[in-house]
Amino acid sequence: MTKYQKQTRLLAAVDCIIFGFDGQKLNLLVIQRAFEPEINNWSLMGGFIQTDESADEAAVRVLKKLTGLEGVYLEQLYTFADPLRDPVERTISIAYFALIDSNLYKKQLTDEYHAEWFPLEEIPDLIFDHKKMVLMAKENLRYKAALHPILFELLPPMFTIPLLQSLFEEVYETTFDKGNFSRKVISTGLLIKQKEKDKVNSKKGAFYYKLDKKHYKKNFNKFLHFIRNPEGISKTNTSL
Amino acid sequence: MTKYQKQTRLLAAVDCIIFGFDGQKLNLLVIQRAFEPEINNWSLMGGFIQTDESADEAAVRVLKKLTGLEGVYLEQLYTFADPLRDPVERTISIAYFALIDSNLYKKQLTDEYHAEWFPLEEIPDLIFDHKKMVLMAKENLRYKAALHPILFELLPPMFTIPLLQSLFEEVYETTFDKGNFSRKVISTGLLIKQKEKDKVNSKKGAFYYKLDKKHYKKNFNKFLHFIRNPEGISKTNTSL
DNA sequence: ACAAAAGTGTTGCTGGTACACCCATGA
DNA sequence: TCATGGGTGTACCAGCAACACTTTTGT
Repeated sequence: MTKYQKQTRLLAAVDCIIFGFDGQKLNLLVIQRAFEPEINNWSLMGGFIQTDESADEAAVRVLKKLTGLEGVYLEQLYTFADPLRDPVERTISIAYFALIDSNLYKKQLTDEYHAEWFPLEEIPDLIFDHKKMVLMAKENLRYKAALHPILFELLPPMFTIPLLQSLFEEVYETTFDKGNFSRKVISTGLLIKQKEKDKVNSKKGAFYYKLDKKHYKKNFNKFLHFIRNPEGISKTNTSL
Repeated sequence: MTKYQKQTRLLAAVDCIIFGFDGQKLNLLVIQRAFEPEINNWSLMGGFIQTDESADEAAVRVLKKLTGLEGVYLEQLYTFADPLRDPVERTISIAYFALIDSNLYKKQLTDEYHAEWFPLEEIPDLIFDHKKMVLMAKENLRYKAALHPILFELLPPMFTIPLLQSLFEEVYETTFDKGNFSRKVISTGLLIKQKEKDKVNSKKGAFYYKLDKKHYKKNFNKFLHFIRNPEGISKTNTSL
């Protein structure tokens, strides 16, 4: 079979917007770009899609290369295809967003990328259109987390309800009533109570919970409307 | 500036999943492919991204080429990048989904593409991974329409509430109480009542309404949770 | 007059919010 | 024993589902 004639070939890359929660703040993992142009400037972790690899596979590879982690929550976000977005040559970028427990990455030692966590409000200038990608990812995180139990992906396997609450409060920049929050989250049936308590953050101690993996997938959509009227969220609304 | 070395260049295309409502059924617009491979087989309308064009621009161009329509609701859906998805040569496809009042397209005469509307339950075999794209678009339509007022894009500028209800019932494959439906849709503040009635479908006649364009954008997110517990909807949940 | 579809009234229930209160424990 | 954060009890209220009812008009 012959090739398609007279069409432009171009580069395709993936870029990963990696969110992490350290128990206090929501952070973004960025690296210092290792090659020209914009060498040493802050950038999302990314890479070109290889010949025999799908975009998903490329994103998994890139994420693992940076963090060493596998089995991470990773979702295709949006494809950026402005003809001028990369000054070197035309490159379209398929952006992915990832959620990890940022404590896991701290342990990575071999940091050939000069990676660094930045709190969401203090993100430095990023190359190309990466800032736009981060903004969209942030919106998408709020949007999706109001409807689906994805924020658990940012927590360690065992966590307390007050910790979960502080994560929600961080993401939605608001506060929730602790009593109602606790009841609501337990009523989802997604959590399994543990015997142990966390005594670090209070005298009484708060019980640890684990995610019920079975119910997790089943209730992924039943979680809908967990946050009722999130402010400032919006799904990209493109009427062209 | 030199180019990025030793990377694979590949083709990038857009494909449009075009939904239309004719007052009765929800339909999909497909064409007969005009070139090899798979010539004459059913396919989504698509096209390669040109040198100076973004993906959005390509989608708008492709949609206009087929339907003659501009200003249509069009949204990037997902990017399909499996290395083997096109047997001729590696091509990634950025899928867009579009919503139109299918009566508008009926009037198009110059049909050089042999386009045809198919009811959603009777879609023929499609080339490559186009069936997968349609499935995802269908899910996304249900998902998004439960949260945002996008189904109006499928209706003519003036429509009755019973017509809107039959559209929702078609999309969610269920029925709603007419009284509650009517109150709920009016309470969104998105509709402007007209003086005229549609007398075709009932003796009493049903008032026409128009969309309030100003409130539309403002309430795009306030519409959230319009359908409370839609069955069978799901946002792609990719934990890789 | 009757049938048929549009649209209104009404009631009971669900579930969410606010907030008072009790509980366990370290200092 | 007191301060602190974890967790429970409860009363009120909005909004929704169910369904009976009224309205309009062509035949």
